[in-house]
Amino acid sequence: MDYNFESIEKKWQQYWRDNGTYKVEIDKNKPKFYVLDMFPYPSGAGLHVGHPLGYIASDIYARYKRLKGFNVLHPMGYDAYGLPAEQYAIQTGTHPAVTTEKNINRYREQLDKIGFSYDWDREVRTSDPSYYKWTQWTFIQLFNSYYCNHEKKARPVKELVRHFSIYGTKDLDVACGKQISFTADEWNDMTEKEHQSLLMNYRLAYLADTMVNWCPELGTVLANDEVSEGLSVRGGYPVIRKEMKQWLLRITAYSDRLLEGLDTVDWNESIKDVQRNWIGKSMGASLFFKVENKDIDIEVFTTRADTLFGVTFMVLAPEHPLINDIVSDDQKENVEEYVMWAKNRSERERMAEVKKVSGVFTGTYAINPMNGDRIPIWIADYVLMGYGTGAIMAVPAHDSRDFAFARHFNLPVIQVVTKDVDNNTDTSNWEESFDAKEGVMINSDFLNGMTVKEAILAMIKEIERRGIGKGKTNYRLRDAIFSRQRYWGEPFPIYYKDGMPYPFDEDKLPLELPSINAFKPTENGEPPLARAENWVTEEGYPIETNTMPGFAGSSGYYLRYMDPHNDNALVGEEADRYWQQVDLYIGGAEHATGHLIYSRFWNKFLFDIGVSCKDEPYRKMINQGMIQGRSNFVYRVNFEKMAEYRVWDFLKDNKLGVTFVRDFKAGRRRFDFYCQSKNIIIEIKKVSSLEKLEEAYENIAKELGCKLLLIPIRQVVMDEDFEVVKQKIRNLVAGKKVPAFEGIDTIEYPNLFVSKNIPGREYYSDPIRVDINMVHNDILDVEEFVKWRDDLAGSEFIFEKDKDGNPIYVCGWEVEKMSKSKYNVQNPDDLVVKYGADTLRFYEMFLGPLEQSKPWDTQGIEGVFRFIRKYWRLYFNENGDFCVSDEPATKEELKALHKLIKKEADDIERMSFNTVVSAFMICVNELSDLKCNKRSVLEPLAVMISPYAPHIAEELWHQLGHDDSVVNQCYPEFNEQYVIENTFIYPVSFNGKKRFDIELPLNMDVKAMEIAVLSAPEAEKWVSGKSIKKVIIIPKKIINIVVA
RNA sequence: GCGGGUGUGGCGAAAUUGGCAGACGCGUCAGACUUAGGAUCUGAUGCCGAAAGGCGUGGGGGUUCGAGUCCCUUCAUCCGCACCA
Repeated sequence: MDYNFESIEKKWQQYWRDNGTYKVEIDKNKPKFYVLDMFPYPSGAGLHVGHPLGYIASDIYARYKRLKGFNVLHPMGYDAYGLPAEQYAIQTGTHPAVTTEKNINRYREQLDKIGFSYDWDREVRTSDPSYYKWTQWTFIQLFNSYYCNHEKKARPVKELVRHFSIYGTKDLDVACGKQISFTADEWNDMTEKEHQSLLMNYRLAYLADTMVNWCPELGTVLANDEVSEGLSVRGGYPVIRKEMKQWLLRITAYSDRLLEGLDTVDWNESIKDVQRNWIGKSMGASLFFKVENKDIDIEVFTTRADTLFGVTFMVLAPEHPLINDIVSDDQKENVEEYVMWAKNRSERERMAEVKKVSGVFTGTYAINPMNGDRIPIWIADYVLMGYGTGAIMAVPAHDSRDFAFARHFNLPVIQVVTKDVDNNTDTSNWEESFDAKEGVMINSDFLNGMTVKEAILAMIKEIERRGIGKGKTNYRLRDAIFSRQRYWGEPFPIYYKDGMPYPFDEDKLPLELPSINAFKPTENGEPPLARAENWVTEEGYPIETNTMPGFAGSSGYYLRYMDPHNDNALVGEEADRYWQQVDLYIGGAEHATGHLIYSRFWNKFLFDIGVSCKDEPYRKMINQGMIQGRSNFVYRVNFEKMAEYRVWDFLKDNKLGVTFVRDFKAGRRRFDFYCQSKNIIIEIKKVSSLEKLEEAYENIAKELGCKLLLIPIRQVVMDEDFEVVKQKIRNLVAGKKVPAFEGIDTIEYPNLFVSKNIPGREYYSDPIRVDINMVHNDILDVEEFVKWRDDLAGSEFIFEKDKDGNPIYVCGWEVEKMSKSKYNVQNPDDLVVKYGADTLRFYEMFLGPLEQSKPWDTQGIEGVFRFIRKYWRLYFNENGDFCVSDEPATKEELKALHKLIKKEADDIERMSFNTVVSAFMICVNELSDLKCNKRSVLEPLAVMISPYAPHIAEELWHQLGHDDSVVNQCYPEFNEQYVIENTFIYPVSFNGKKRFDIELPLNMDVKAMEIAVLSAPEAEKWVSGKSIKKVIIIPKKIINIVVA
């Protein structure tokens, strides 16, 4: 019987479905284990080979744990709300629900073909009312909670109201937007509306006017992690800053807990670092500077309180609220102009021009509270309103940005920290500031002689003593903007009465997303939900028209899997206490600052209110690497570069030395260049510094016997006719005809494509992407390519020749992200059709370590396929009949088996999935060589292979005569005695260099071993004429003899 | 600039505690079987060398009987963050 994967896989997938093989229930007799994949957004493109990588790993782990006797929860669902379906709806009018449903079905079909062991009865979809009921419910709980800094947990707003009515803001230590103080009487005199407005300052979900990232193209705001370099992550549209009323989550209240929690989870350190960075805790001091002749104090935050005596000016952000109050009359105009200019710059410009110094003097001075010095107050956009207080004390001697600013505007620089004691404190010739937090204080009164660390503490103490400020911790983390001006998301369970928001009663949930007839914003810029008819409560109050962002539904989904059909709670207590938290979470590292931080916050809140019994949602996490695609390119001749090439021809014919320097990136200290002269081409790559470049240059010039100058590209310098040629080249570049190069810009070139290895490729560019299916082993199917791009009909191709002299067109290639637009997507379905799911599963694991990014390359899959068939053949005789013998296994057979038992278990536990595949191959090779067909070996082997290749394992398991599923078996026990040897083959080294092997009994004592080794005939050659200094014998490892 | 990772054959990679570097697989070469081969099987395959032998884990240095692994230094490269005070 041949290995017919197609029928086998179909048969068992059906069997598992029919028998509910992967259904899981609470079973208190078994230890639980929760393995979770990050659920996918079901995009229209379907799965590509990168998606299943993590899913396969988690499936193997889940199946392995099941064999080891755990009750494994392994669910899957869909992050079904999202922008693409809505964009598609705007374009085509198709309801996002329809698109999403279709995509989900496609995903499900693809997932099923790979043979995952998900319990589909537990599937969740974030867009399903029975699911988002609980997203809305959680939002209401957040709305009704505040954060108590003292207890370090969320508490009901009701308690806060009680506190206000008895004590006002006295003894209040809570997370809030602004520091406000009022008495109990004042509170009690306020109206309901004033109460509601004030409480917004404390709620964990609150409404506020905020600067947001507004993306006009998408018509919505975006969270910080949805914006990269001033462009939207999805779509790449420009993003501007804009003030809008938005819902926010007070995630900053949890900064410290989010930070501390990282120490308790088993995650990759780099992800933890990214999160620590994102939270950005920094400890320092906040202090007030008095403004001269005005009754105004400006608060600044600094981590370098030690440098207070080095302050020479002060800088405010252009958005700072006090600017109008402090600016002097004669500077008013300049300041206004600068502030306008700064405001109108896009985020992108601002980021791109980080190095450019700009600013304006306010005409006003502040007083340094420590020494009474009068310091000018400036405004500059290098100070950000969003961090700290929006104002800084500038210490140019010890901060590079302040230094650049001081030099640009000619402000004084005072050194207060020195590395060595007798440092000259004249800073006038400094080229850069001394930023390091180390050294000894000088010019600093009572701090002199202290180290920086001591001085920081001493200064904070002094600041607090004088009452001009206090020690303070600052965070980079901002509250999460929670409103989106979109249709396809969870509606807020909020209505407005008297202009103030109120939550729905919980028994009114879910508040279902209404159907609307068009999906874009309304004419007056309101979100699409404003189009919904009757979008009001029963009492007629208008309902919120924003919807929640993508991370709302994905923040608590892992809890819902525990108890997905519970109508009375997000998760029932019994289910929560049993499943606790995710034991292994597998997904991409790109969610480090998004989903993974929101989800942790969300869970901590649910923990505070008693819904979740664990403070951290994901105990252990593995981030699978990205599978990259191999993109193929054809190169087209670039006419501009061709012209340059002609220039070069001309110069060469005239025996002139020419130099082009390319890719001159001084900032990155890397220079690639080449030099062509006198028919010689010299290439020097990766020169590490400008000095070395110049040095290399001199050598070339000497060798060539001509004068060379180092000039960036497109400028050409030579030792004769310098001006003339330079002008000609200039004209050429400007598009004018030049007599010496006549013809080149008049010749009509067809589309000319050049095979990869044909010389002179540097003059070709303009690469065109090629669909991966038209390329086999880098060789392009030209006919198909031209058919595919019919606009390129009539193109000419310059071919290479293969070893038989046949013309072939070789493509260039690059490794990049797999994406539809790059034509490099590999679809798992095709591979399943060709090789079967088991081979695909094995191969994805065999590619390399799970956490590493790697280019997808289908070449190696054949080897895995070969191995699977070899494994299959162990169970069959030469006639293809199933043939397993009940005779006892031999020593060698048991040894091969038990080596694998140990190796597989050890390696899966440490997430080394790729090495397990090798171990399988070794074992199958050995058993195959031994012609082993013993039941006592092949039966456990089928169990062991089932996590990786469940279909073939199930088939063979049943052929072995079993009625139950291989999934429910026990992982075989490792028995050490089968792998124990009584001898060991020692490598024998002389001075650390291996010379020969010697087999010795393991129970031999060291003395006897030494004698045996030295008297071995091979040893003779290495010891003769030398004296033996030392003999090192490490039992079961190595023998090393030191001779001299 | 700061933080983190990576660097080993033609390629993907392995070496878990300092102990035979390159397991396993791809590719390549040679051979067998075959009308045929994009099937199967066997053998070879780090580099130099006819061999003996020498050299080899980005470079340089160190510790050690012994270093891919530990320490110092340097280069390259990828990722994340960034006028964060």
